[in-house]
Amino acid sequence: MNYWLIKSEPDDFGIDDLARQGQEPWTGVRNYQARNHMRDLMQVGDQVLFYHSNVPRPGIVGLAEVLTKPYADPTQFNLESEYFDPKSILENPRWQLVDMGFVEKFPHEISLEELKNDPFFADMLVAKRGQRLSVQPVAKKHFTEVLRRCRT
DNA sequence: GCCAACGTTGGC
DNA sequence: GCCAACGTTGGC
Repeated sequence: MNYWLIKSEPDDFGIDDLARQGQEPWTGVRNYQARNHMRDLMQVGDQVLFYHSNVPRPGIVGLAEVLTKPYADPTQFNLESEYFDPKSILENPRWQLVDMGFVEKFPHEISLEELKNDPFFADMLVAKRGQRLSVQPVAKKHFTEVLRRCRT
């Protein structure tokens, strides 16, 4: 079992949208490192912290899980999509994704500010300065502590 | 809206 | 393969 964190702008797709959909193909990731995490390392059942970015108070707001194995992101071939990638070819798709499933919306969010101010989270990627990776691994100890705080 | 940090592109 | 220029992310 691996643990992850995914960032999303709630204006675009937030935890409430995931709750409503139940399941969502995680389209639009166009960073190789983030893609590699989904394509090479994610397993069905992995637990995923859901993070809201680009809001007044960014932070972790809920829990998702990996529902599928990786497959080609269909938006890369869709001319109408903002994620269309003219350099990707059908026979060898450049971008892969997994489906995320809704697990829960936390009763208490944990803000980026709180993570940054707590030495326990000092080496958590999302709390590090300049860290923009939208799909990132989370250590089990950090995952467990986030859950404990968000659920109480 | 500013801009620091980081990733990607492409000329050489 | 270096690195300058450019584009994007995302906190503030």
